[in-house]
Amino acid sequence: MSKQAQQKGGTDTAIKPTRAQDYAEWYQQVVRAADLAETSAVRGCMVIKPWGYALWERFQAELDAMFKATGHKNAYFPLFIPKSFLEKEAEHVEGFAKECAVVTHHRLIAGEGGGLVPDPKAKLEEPLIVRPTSETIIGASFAQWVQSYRDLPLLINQWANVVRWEMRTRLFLRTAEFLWQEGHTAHATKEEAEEETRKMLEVYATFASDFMAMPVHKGPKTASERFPGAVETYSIEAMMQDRKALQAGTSHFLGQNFAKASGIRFQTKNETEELAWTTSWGVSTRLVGGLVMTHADDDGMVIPPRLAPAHAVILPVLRGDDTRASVMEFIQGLVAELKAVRYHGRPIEIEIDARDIRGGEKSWEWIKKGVPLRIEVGPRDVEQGSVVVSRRDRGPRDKTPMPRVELVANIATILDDMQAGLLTKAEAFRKEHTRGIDARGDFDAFFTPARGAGSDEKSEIHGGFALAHWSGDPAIEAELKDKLKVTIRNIPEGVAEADGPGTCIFSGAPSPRRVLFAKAY
RNA sequence: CGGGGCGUAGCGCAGCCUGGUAGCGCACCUGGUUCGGGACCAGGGAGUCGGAGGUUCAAAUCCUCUCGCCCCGACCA
Repeated sequence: MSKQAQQKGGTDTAIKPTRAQDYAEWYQQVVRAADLAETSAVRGCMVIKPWGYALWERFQAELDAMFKATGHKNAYFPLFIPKSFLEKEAEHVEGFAKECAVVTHHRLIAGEGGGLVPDPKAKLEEPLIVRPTSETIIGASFAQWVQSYRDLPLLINQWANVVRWEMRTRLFLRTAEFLWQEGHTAHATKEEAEEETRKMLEVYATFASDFMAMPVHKGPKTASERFPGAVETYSIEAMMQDRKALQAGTSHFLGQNFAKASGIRFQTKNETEELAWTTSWGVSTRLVGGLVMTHADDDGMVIPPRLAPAHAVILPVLRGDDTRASVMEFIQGLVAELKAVRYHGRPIEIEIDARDIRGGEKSWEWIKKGVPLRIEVGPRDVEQGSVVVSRRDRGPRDKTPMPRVELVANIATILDDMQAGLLTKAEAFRKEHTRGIDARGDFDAFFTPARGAGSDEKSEIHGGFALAHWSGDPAIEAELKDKLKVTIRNIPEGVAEADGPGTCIFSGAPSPRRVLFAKAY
């Protein structure tokens, strides 16, 4: 669209292409326009920029508080895992072996061409694996820490980076290196470990809905989608705006598999020796990608207030030196008043953008970054004791003048209204694109893009979540994955439409309940 | 690893077929006019054209090799 159209109509979008035109490209552009992250010189790895990292720090702060509140302590374990450790759990090896970065040398020497080459004399006796996940290295510590039933439960969390050598990467959604937290716990009984697994799944679901304003379906995965080495894997699954599913977090009940592999044994009250029961659970920087794909629009990022690094940005309208001082003074006072307000226990965070660039440009920058509120303050406002407030959940031209005292009094309410509105909108979207499906033909049609005149592969957004009966046969899963690229995301709990027995739409066999089908990231 | 495509200024690209030694838009810098809104005018800085070798009087352009990246597939938080 031309610049004229931008100026006159205001119908142009800040992000091109739009979601409808090319969803995948739209996503990349939003991440970039919002200044969240960029690709790096290292294949598959991203640079998280200050605004994106500040957002991740908000995720960390809230999650960390929830982990602490449920009794967990933070610790840190090595980046490197001896190869032999990874080999201890058979399924685990198989699951991760093909995507591991391996360290084989500890020194470089000058090569023939003038560059550096690994020194053959400095070859490691045992290669080290850059952790793709830490069950085995943490298990080694747990084995030493646990002697008696009195040492249990052991409730540990680690904030770390991990590396999985992915073939294809996308900023935040799948990068070769990513940041995450991994909880690892050991318990004296199976029941207690299962309870822990469920508890943390619940923590994730609560975080997703209360902070990210992202509704999720929680429940166990099918056997074929389990974490390598786990007895049971639970996930939370969210619907993105292209109607595909994003696995946003997982919680695993590991049984005694890893305890056996790592030798985590304890003496019981009855003086017998037993293997501990362990769990692990994690969420990653992928959540940031999920946030983008849940709330961002064609003008850029939209950050839910409870996760916003800044709740509002103040945009001074500065025209000439005569008013500058009074405007800035007014702003200082306003900021002090706003910072004294608490929003969900946290002081209101304000950015002041007094850069000497055009106001419109500045305003658009913050729209693209997704800051919840934009507050304009100019000479007129100083005279009248007012401000002009724009909400990110409304149009870019939306402006509401209000008395300064009213903003200070109501800002927390406004933010809560936005937070609630984002969740409501996301829930409505998910509901709109979720179907109970009772026939194979309908199922295939639901997940097959409409072909015909004007059909464009790139913009093809179709399907959604299907709740359908399934016999439990893994062969059906494999076929659907192969033919339609559809997988069972999980067996959703707390979804009324999914409860109750029926007939498998693929085989006609009896089915205890419906499961959640979708295409996924 | 298979199938496509691409590496030219910070970003996005043209030039390559028909060799003659580099151009456009945005961004950036300066001055001015504007500005409660993604401005306009004028001027300016910035590239040994991914790397190596070859052909030639002359290579971004032709040839050979090489490195890297992107998209589609298998794999995946």
